Amino acid sequence: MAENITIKDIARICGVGIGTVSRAINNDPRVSEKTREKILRAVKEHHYVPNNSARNLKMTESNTIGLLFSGIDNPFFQGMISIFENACDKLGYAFFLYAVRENDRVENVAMEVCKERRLKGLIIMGGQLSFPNRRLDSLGIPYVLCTVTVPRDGKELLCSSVSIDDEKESCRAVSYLCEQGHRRIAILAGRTCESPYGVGMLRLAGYRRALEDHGIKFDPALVAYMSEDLPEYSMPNGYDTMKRLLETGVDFTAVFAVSDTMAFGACRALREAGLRIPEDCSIIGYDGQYYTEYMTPSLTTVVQPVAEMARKTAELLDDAVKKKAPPVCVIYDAELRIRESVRKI
Amino acid sequence: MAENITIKDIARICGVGIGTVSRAINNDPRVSEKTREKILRAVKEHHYVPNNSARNLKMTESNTIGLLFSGIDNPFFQGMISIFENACDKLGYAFFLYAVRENDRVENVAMEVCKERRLKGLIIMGGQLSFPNRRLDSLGIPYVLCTVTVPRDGKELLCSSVSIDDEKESCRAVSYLCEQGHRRIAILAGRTCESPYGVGMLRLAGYRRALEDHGIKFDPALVAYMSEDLPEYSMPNGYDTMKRLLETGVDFTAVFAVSDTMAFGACRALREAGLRIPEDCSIIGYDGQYYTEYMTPSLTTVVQPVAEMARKTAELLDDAVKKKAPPVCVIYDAELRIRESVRKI
DNA sequence: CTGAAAGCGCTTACAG
DNA sequence: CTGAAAGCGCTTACAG
Repeated sequence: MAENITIKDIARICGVGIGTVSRAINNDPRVSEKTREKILRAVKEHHYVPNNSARNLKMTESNTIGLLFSGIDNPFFQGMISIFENACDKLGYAFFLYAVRENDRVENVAMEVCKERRLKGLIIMGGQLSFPNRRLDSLGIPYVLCTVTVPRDGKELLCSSVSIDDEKESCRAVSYLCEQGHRRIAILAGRTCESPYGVGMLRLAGYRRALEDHGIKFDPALVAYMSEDLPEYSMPNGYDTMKRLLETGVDFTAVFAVSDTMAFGACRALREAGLRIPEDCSIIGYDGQYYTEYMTPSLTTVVQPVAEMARKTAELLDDAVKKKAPPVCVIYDAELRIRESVRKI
Repeated sequence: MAENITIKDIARICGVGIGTVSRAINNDPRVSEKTREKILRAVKEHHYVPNNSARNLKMTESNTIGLLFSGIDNPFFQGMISIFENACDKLGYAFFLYAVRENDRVENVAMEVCKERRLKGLIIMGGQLSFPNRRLDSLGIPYVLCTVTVPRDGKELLCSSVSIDDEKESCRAVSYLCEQGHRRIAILAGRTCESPYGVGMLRLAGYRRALEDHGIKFDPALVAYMSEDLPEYSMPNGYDTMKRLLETGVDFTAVFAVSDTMAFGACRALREAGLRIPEDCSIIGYDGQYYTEYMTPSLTTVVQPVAEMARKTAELLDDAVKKKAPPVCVIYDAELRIRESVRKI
């Protein structure tokens, strides 16, 4: 193996100064064609790879945008990443992806990455964040949250975000169930310990509002909270939660699951109990994940416009970086995609 | 926002030298308790975050292991990442995760990351690699492939790898189908253009071997290759491929899909054609992804021992780093998990 | 167009 | 236990 070869070696080999090598590599126009060629040939021949640490250390600006995302195994984020990447590309930024590990806090990682790569802006997806968040604000660069809504503190907007209105969309989904004639509607809800701003609680609130709107009395016996022992919003948790509800013996004709993964697990539990979907029990999911279309029956679900959300996020960040635009909170409409898992009764 | 505060600032604030600050931060025992405390307090108070670029540049050793993985949206990799992380932790390494983007080549990213973080070793998952691979070898640090088998070049082993024997396991799965009385077995195979060492081809080879073993004549009409226009090994592709096969009108009583995702999509196509699973058509998947258990019927599939594979990968790399152990090629047995999607005829 | 030099923010021998 | 100094590999004014 070749020893670590540096810019100095290339300079020596070519008989030029290191500054010239640096310029040639970085496509600086102030290098003669001949010199550039000679240098690039040497670079290739000796497999020279620039040291990014040295580069980042010296560079004052990097024009890169970072995407910090928590939950590498959350299928909901799938596909969004490449959209961010393309969007940043089009806006002329380099793109740096960073997966926040379970034991790390978003804020800490943000600070580190920020210094290390001299980021221009940050996109944050997922993760537990509290607001107002001084640590994030002290970053000194614009950031926008995607998929997370920031609670408003009085009237002042704390930072940019793009999301959907979880309460409203849940309400719409459950209203649809009501309109199909369902009166006994169960919900597979978030953990009881979840923050009131967490999506689980917001979706539960939407459920309650829909019932109220349709003159149906809220029945606590129809609320099944996710298990604390299983991963949140996971299939096993959906299965377990549905099973527990079934065991209580309450009767219901429809189920609203707060995520597609939960719905998926719940379907299994329903069938194991001998119930057909949608003949004996209707079910509705949330998120609009790609696989819901291929389920049998295909799942009626609240589809989040993830592509648009990702694009908008990049755009907002760009505005903040280039024009120092003030924070905005963009809320998209979701779409209730009606498929086969709900029947009229 | 506080301006970029450096180790120098902390040193000035505390009235000590920068070397002392560096030692205090890095838990060097050669710092008095009093000084350390003073420094750490200042660090906290001023939100000092070390610049990793500078750190990496100066450090001669880092004791970190990198995981390069391609296909961030491949659900098969889900869950493996945290196992790698824990394994590295236990072995005393820091862990650096790097998602290779679609347009990047694994080798290039490897070289960059290697220099940047002074890696001790590298784990590579997924991605298109060719062998022998000079670029990877010129890295100068040990690396091990996980989930990818390296073709042997004569008798010399080119690098360490841990994987399963795709041909053998496919053969086993299809043999099981034969033993259940199936004679007309279709396969949803990889793309025709795939490399002969790609998993798609290996699994097809296993299928053919099983048929032969059971005295069943290979019928090309029963082979449906994945579409080139849809993402490889995806649900839509499984759906489309199954649908195309159905349209040809060939008859079959069972389907072997080369991945669980393909099987998932195929199930949908089968049902749309009015076929019940497994009454009218049996189906078997490959990989053992988490959701197969919650499908209805639950999917019989070839389960890869991903947790063990990840652990072993870390162990092999550790051996290579610490003891300069020569490359080994570990091949695990997969398990044919028999569930509900296959019936005896 | 090119080179010599300063310096990015750290770590690490080397003295004391 | 602590400080002053060298230097990691680059980029970037500054001269020429």
